[in-house]
Amino acid sequence: MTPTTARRSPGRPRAGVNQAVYAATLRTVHDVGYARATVERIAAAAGIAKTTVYRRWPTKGALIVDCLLDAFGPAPLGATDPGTATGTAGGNTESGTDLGSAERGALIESGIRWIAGRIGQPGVGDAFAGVFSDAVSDPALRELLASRFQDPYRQALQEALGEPEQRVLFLIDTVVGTLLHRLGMTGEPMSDTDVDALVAMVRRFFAAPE
Amino acid sequence: MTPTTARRSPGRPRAGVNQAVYAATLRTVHDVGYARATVERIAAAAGIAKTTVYRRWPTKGALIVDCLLDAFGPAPLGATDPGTATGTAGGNTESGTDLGSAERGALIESGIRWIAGRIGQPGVGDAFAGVFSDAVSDPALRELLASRFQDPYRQALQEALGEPEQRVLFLIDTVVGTLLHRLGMTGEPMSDTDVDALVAMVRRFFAAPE
DNA sequence: CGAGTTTCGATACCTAAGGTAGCGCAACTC
DNA sequence: GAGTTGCGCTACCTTAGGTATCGAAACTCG
Repeated sequence: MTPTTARRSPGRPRAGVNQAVYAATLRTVHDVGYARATVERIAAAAGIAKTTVYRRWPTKGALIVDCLLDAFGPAPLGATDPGTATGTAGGNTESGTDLGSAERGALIESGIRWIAGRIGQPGVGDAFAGVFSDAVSDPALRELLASRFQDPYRQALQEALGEPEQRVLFLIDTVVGTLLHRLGMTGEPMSDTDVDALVAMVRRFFAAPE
Repeated sequence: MTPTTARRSPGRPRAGVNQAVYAATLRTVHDVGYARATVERIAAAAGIAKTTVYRRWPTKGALIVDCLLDAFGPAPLGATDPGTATGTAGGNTESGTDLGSAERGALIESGIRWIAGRIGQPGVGDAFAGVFSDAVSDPALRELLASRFQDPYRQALQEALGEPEQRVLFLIDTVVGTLLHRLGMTGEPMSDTDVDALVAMVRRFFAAPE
């Protein structure tokens, strides 16, 4: 991230507090819930001023999206890096290697368990459900969430599975929707037993032997 | 609803505007989105004062929940009426008739198509996603939504399918979560093709021949 | 008809939260 | 040292949920 070759521009450099802000965001969301995790509280938890937050992120939603990107990191598929995806540049649906049923199933299973694990981390699930909720009635945030958060993973999945976009989107709806609905209705992440059931159901549908 | 036998209590009777308020709520949500569908706007659309709304519903969330109950109505299973459920009185898991695999599948399929159809109605899906979103960081609203909205349908499903509570809750997470995630991410209800896929996936898991 | 009761509409108000503007100061490059 | 950029701070605007109050309307009962 630190530009080694480019010369630094004049003026006071930005304090390296992004990671502190992300950590403060998750901590605050975990402590007081998404709605009460105001930008002012998050800034206070990070030890900076509220205006500094708004100098770096245009809206609260953008902050949460970046925080989630940082918390999730790249998908464990070895394909695309979510941080550097170009967005609408998709085109290479041909993934070279055709996977067998068992391999596809294993890939899907590891992906589900990966997402379930992240959502179960303190603050992450709440933040995820929170932005998603806000996005429902905020088209700009919805666009941001779809392009910056969902698309990279969707693209990586498409390439890894060799499935068309529509089908991968349905897969994401199924897995993420189920996990978020459970979290939203109960306030608790899904139990291991039910994650097992989700894995079984999705595997049977997306990686059936025939 | 109109008390025919009981004597009317003294004082000015309440104006029969509940249905008008529900209609105004869905219309307003559909027109301007959930977040901008303020109580003031809804009241104006219904032709009444904001204070009158708050005299009947303690919070905006309670209004939306009642509006959704009115829009969904009883489940098409012929079991429990969602309006008169007692809540934590459950106990009779024995449903008398044991359904075969095909019957269970048909029941699940009709249920999924029923929910998908309701969520597709203008305003209903947005209102549903909206309260759900608010409920994520509002425990009181979450409790209200779970007890008054989800529980009756859950109970009816338990009795109709003869399945344990945990499994029915997982079924609901799957179906409702998927539909809401699609609506939230795209702003549009799920296409018929994808609803077909959802039906196939859930049927295969919950009503497999063996 | 009149007394008591309850609801309605209207206005004003409180609070929380997202977001912006401007100021003085700090930190850096040239 | 001059210019430039970031920071903290304070003050402020707007929207929205929700409450308090008051006079007028609509009803029951005697």
